[in-house]
Amino acid sequence: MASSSPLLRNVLAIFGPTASGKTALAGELRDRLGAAVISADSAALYRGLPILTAAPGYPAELVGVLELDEDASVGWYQREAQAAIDRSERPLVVGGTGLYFRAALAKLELPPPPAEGVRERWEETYDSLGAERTHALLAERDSEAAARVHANDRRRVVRALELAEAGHSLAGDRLWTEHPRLPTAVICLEVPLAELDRRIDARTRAMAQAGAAEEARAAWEKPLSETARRVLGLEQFATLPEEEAIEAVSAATKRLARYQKKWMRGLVGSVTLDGSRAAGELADDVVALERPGKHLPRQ
RNA sequence: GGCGAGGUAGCUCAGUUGGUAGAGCACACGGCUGAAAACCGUGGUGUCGCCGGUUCAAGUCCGGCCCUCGCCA
Repeated sequence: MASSSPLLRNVLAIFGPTASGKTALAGELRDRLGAAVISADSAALYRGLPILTAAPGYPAELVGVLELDEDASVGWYQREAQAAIDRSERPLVVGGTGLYFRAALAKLELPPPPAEGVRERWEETYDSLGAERTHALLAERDSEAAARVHANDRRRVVRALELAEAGHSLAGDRLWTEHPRLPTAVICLEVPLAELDRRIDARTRAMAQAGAAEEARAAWEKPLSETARRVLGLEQFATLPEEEAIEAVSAATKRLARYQKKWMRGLVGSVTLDGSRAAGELADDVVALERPGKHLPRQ
């Protein structure tokens, strides 16, 4: 039932850690508001891993759109997500990948990707020259970027050198000061840590029962891109005895959830709801928030 | 009960010929601009099983006790 809210074109966005109830809430809002769910989850982008990535059981954009041998990247994701937002009457961005969530909503413009072969060349330079000397080389070419990147951070030193060579710089505005591209209501789902941990244990067991190991082993046989290889649970379920895999994946997911909570703290101007309540009640709150006259929090 | 192995950080463990303890992982905090479920930085959180002895000095050597695991009864 599409509403005639004056806030049409405004963006609704939900962020929260794994197992905080994002997917259920988004499904509820999809039914009630006719919202188009746009996923902000770096793992759910991959096709063929519905169990491991806890892909929603309803249609959502940017879920299962990449083959396992394709690399994901924020820049690419940002264009896709913003295009999806722009063609939707009622965009609802839902995710747990902090940088992707920001990229979907923010005005931030990312510098261009490296040209063919350039990254590999600088990686070789870094490995043969060593961290200190490569960092010194960066300081000669882009002193501002060098000041912001630690010599041991191979990835960023390499990235900064790529950009310096192409006439750009890694040193830009800080990630946190970006403004939203469109009026946006950001909702965070908070669940007490102990409850979250319980849910994660239960969810990991449920994944195993649903056939996570078979899914992982099938995927593990295929050529995998670097980003696909890192999907949480893939390696564990593909290579470890099931009980060990469950334990390892549970632990890693709990770590991830804490990392996601850290991102949540950085979402200035968001409204925090208690995710331990039922999705239906949460949806009532969100709909109430959207009533005309109410102030919409801005990022 | 006998024999063997072991008890050191939240976990797995290292610790030289005695000089009051340190790695990995975990955890905490911070950073992050086309790999973010990634990557990087900073932090040791401890009755070295307990009691006694030798010694200037014991996680380390000696004696006793407790606990765990394995094998044999």
